[in-house]
Amino acid sequence: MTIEDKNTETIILDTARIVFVEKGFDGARMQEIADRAGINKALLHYYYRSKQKLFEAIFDESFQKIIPRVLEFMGSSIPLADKIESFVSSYIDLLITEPHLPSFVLHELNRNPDRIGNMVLKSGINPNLINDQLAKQMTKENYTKIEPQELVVNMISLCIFPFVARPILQTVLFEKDSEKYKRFIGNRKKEVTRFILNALEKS
Amino acid sequence: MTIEDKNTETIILDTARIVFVEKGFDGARMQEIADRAGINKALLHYYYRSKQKLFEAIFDESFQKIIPRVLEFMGSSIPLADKIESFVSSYIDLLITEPHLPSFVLHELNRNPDRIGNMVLKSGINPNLINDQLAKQMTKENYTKIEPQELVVNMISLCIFPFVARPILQTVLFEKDSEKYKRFIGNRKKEVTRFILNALEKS
DNA sequence: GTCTATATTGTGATAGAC
DNA sequence: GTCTATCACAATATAGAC
Repeated sequence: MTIEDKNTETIILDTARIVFVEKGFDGARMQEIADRAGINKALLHYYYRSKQKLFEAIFDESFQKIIPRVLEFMGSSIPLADKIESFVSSYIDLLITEPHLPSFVLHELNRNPDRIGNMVLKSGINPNLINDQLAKQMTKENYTKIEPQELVVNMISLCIFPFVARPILQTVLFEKDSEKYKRFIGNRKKEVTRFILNALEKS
Repeated sequence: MTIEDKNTETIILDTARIVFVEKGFDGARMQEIADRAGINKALLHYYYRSKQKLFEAIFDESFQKIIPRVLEFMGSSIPLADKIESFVSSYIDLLITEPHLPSFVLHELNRNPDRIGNMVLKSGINPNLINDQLAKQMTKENYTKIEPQELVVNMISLCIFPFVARPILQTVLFEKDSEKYKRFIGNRKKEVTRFILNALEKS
């Protein structure tokens, strides 16, 4: 919502995204979306027939934003260490921009796991391909002490968790000091990369 | 709910726990709790005046179950490597028993971060103490390449994340095969411990 | 396309009999 | 303590004027 007003549909999507991501499907209210968008409920239903349909528009784009990124990490043929560094860096950059996305997506997937099948199909991810490709590279570069799957899970865990657990971390570890937390996050790309590379002993 | 029936309050709590943990506060329905407990809504309100009060009973105990465990990890005076191994092992055991607890607690804390202050007080956790103690031990044992806070966050991330992200992992990495996922989790204590210890280079 | 008004159903909570 | 019946209001959704 800049100075010039965008078309109504864009405004609705932008507002619905904020509310759904913040409150989840069950906690979100069509009334609140309408109010914050400066329109009324009826208009929401005019563009999206139901709360469910509106939600799906938001969820789909959210899912596509954070999950397929894992795939890119596989693409190029650069050395594994460089791949890891570049993935961690770009992924944490994304999370800094959209810090609430992971908790939203993870919560909604737990609420309705059936949704995932569709999402993965739409995303074009091919899990087996990822795994095989990564396995080959690791053998070739002599990283034989860890399974590719373990590496991928650990990498994602270390990137995402501090964002999902922000409230706890900020309270327990950083004395409720928002600045300390942000400094911690700012340092995270470097730390995570180093931590992983240290853990990957070559044989 | 074994053969002999427990008192009503216990039944209510046991049922409410299942429903709240599964659906979250916003998604849970008093009607569903009553039905699954084999009683009616009125009785719920007789024991707990409101949905909010019933929820708080559940949430408090859930929080206490998974958060303060991090504190124990500090207690003894055994070497750091042993501390890490024993923490990871007992924490993952706990998560295997209560796999839905982390997503529940994390989601509710994100929904209402104000809640944390109270919870931490009740738990008796002293963050500064933890940090100081750990910092001293790490200096003494020559683990000088990583901050205590980074170590703690990484440790928790690696333990918890695979449980929060089960639906995705099982679909994308394990071809929707529940057994493959469980095997992965069964292996996790060993893998996480090794990964962390490798990452902690001594100076 | 956008609004007001309203229908319809869901949901937390209480009253009161037993 | 436990139940049935019901209230009061919240929330999604639709009808129909403009």
